[in-house]
Amino acid sequence: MSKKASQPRDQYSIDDIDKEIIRQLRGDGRMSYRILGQNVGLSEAAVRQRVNRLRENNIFTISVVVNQEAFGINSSATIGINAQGDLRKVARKLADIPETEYVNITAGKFDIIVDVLAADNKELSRIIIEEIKPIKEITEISTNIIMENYKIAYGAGPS
Amino acid sequence: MSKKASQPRDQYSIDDIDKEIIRQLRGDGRMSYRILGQNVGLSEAAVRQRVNRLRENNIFTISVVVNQEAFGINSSATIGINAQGDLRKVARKLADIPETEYVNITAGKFDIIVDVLAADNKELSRIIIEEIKPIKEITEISTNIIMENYKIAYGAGPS
DNA sequence: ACTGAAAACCAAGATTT
DNA sequence: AAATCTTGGTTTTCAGT
Repeated sequence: MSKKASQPRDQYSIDDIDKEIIRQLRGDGRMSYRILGQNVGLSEAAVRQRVNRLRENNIFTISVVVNQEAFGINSSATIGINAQGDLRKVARKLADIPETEYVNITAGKFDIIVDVLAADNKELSRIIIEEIKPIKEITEISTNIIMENYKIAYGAGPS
Repeated sequence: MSKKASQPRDQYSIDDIDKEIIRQLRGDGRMSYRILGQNVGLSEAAVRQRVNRLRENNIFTISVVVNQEAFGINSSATIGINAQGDLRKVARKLADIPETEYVNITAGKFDIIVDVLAADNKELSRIIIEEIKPIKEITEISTNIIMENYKIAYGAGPS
């Protein structure tokens, strides 16, 4: 028993077949392993093994992606924020607001950028006025209402 | 036999069970109908029907969500853009760049906001300099490098 | 709820690097 | 030798009645 090098946990190598699997599963995350196998040119068992490996190693998850309009979300915004004090604390507060979708600490014109999803303009307005503005560390808010979406890729990577 | 309103195509009503289904499927989009039924308190057949209905009516899709870091994405940015001329044309050009993730036409300080995912700063820089800046309608670019992500909900709605 | 059909799972064995 | 793929048989899930 040779001493095994601990398997490369932090840099998992993804080959072309894995990429093709991801591409397939993007269209239908519940596609059967048999069909998936056909589509990528492997046996059913082989793709299952790969998918399991990829999921276990956290390369991807299979999840629901909600169609916001159908869900009654008709008013969204990307909001740039500047703040003083502990940015992480502010980011956490923003993340705790249920209607925030995407919260990042950034370097650039803004300290934090937040995406907010709301049912309508009234609700969006409420969230900004009642939830965001009162966070006292915030010094500046720049709201950009989303008018038309041209692309959304959900982390599927360059396609 | 009351005259059934033809099914509300544009305002599909989603009840609490549907929401619970979405919550469950968020964690594991391939969860079996049996387990899903148990978890939401419905028979296997009933949840299957619901899931099918929801998918057919485009309330949600089940898809792969890639863990960007594991995928070698270590440099991302949210970029605010101002432009003259046809914004839609510009948005389309931006959407055509493989590394853009999220492209919206907005009203506010910026005309268009784009999220870009790149392997590293060098690639990010290349995309901005070689792909985005050359779009001639663009008059201003404000790049915000994403330093830390605090929340990402993938359209799963208020949670 | 029942049932035939499909899909998922498992354990070795074969193959490739 | 290790990792990945295939095959064949079994169990579970699916979808329609």
